[in-house]
Amino acid sequence: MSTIERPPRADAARNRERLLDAARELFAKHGDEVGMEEIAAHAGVGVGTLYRRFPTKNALLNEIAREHFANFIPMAEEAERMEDPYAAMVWLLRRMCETTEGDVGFQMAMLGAKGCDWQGIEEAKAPVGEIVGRIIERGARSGALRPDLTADDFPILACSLAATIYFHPGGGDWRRHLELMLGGLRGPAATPTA
Amino acid sequence: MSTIERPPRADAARNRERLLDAARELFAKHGDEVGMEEIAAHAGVGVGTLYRRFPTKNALLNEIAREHFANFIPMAEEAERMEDPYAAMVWLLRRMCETTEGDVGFQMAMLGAKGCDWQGIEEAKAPVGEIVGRIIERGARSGALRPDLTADDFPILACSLAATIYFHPGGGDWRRHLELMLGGLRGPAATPTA
DNA sequence: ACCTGAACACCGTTCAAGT
DNA sequence: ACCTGAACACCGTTCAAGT
Repeated sequence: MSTIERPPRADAARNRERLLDAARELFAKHGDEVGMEEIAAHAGVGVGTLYRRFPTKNALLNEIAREHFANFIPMAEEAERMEDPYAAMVWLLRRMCETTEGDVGFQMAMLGAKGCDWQGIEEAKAPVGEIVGRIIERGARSGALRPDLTADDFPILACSLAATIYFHPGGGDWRRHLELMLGGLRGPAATPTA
Repeated sequence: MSTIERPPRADAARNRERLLDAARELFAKHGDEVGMEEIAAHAGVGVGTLYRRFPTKNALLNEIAREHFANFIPMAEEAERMEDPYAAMVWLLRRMCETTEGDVGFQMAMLGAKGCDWQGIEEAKAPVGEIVGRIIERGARSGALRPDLTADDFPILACSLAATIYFHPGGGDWRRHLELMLGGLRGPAATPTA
């Protein structure tokens, strides 16, 4: 029983795009506090239509979080191309924070905020995790990074930075947090520059 | 117009204690997910009584969070008595984490969780902040801690540890996080022992 | 097929009625 | 004074009726 994929009706496809656009914008600004009614209205459709495309508010959050994590992949790849693994971590972590800073919904995704169900998000995080794992391994071996640093440490660090961004917004506290964190990641043979 | 403080009726006082007990227990286990109805039932009173004592769910969270922060004061005092400021920070941060680990509601208070209004909690945090400020100042000067470390850094660090406890529970990830953090706090003249 | 919005469920909060 | 629980408001979700 082969299931033939039918292209969706034109208006349906358009509505889906509009809903994602509205959700992206409103989640970015207000996190998960926005109501579904509000998102639907902002997209110019009824709530029923929203629920037809996304079975739950959480599914919508997931969809958009996945997009964001995918955006991290090229950043991680660029970091991996740098010779010094310490410099690569400095650059990547800062870049991730800067990206996360303007989007409350994504901050929640990075935290894995309770109350939401981020099931299925692991697959979106995995590629970045693998790339970073290679950077860390290389740095730990060369002495550019703390010798016992592991790929498993990365989620902890990323989440903790996200926490500062989310819970201490505005004042740029995450830059200070990153600075202190980097002092702890640095290995005995890290390049003296920043 | 002097307002004479009347002692509350015996049953009222008892109800208040029961409500706080119930809230302490249920917030610890489930965070702010517990319903007000549930707390009232657990205390053996009606919801109306709960709202008579605490005008809002948030007021109840605040009350209990204040208690918790007060418990940190003697810990901070004990830390201050240690000669080595680095050892003091190691001990105090670990102690705070261990205390926080078993209480979801308090984890939220440490984070300053969004959606709740932690107004008025600053006064409860302040005494600990002052003590820690003195430890940090002493350590930064002596070289036991990072020379540029400030009292203002403490809330960032504490919040970020709380984030790990809250968002990565169970596996003891906060111990690893603390270890990495301490590597960054350590000064050039820190005692070599742990 | 898809769209809509009134209706339902859930939980924080209020208030009229009781002691 | 204080206690109670039914009633209200709000928001996520469902579903009968319409195109």
